[in-house]
Amino acid sequence: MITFRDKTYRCTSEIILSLVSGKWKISILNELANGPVRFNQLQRLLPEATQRMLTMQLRMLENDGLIIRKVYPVSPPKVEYGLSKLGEQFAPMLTMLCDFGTAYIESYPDEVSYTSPKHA
Amino acid sequence: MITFRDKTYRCTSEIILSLVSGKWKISILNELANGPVRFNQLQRLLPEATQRMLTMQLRMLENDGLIIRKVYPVSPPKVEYGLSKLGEQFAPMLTMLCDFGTAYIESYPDEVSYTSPKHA
DNA sequence: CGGAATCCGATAGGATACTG
DNA sequence: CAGTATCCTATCGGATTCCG
Repeated sequence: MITFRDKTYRCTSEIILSLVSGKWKISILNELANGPVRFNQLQRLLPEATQRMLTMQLRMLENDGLIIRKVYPVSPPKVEYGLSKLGEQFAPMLTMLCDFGTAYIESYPDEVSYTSPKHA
Repeated sequence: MITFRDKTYRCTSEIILSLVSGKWKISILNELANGPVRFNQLQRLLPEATQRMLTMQLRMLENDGLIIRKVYPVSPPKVEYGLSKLGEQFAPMLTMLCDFGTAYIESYPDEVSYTSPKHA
């Protein structure tokens, strides 16, 4: 058993799962992989996420050290989010998860359908 | 966007996360990796999980095709759970998640502590 | 522009008791 | 032995409003 930041886990893999579990975390990491993005940009990239949810997920990713929040002291306010070193190191794992996911749904071709994202 | 079994995802990795997200799923998969296990054995291996939770997590893993439930028509009842082919294919991914988890917490050595599991 | 505050419903998880 | 059935609590996510 491992205790990390006041939570206990039975396997270190559970820690990673907790880092990326959250409705928008994977999407955020995917977007930031292309380079730093402003909050407003992120909202347009993920139009189905509410401001509140986006903020919450970003805060968690930041607290877990996967992303970096950079505030520019200008008016109007400008905040940019980018991957940290640690966050960049997650890339191969995320790729592997995607590959397994793709292979998994191919085992059940009848139950899958692909949709283009809604644009508001 | 991908729709799979009435749920939508923005990345196939999210599907994998949903398969293994659940309080006891990783632990169950880890135990079954050593070979099939009876329900009662599993309870002793994971004494902190309630019967109800164990049953629920097993059902989900079974519905998702990762484990196989084998009922022996004997008295008293005997039910054995084992990894499916698909479940066995998850091994390298789980190993990678564990490795990343271990590497991750090593970035924060001051916030980690190791405990031996409670035995009821 | 980039949030924070409040409220509220849905789902995950837990405690306990009962059963074929 | 291997579960169900009830009930309850806590956390997650969504809708909306307000603010420096």
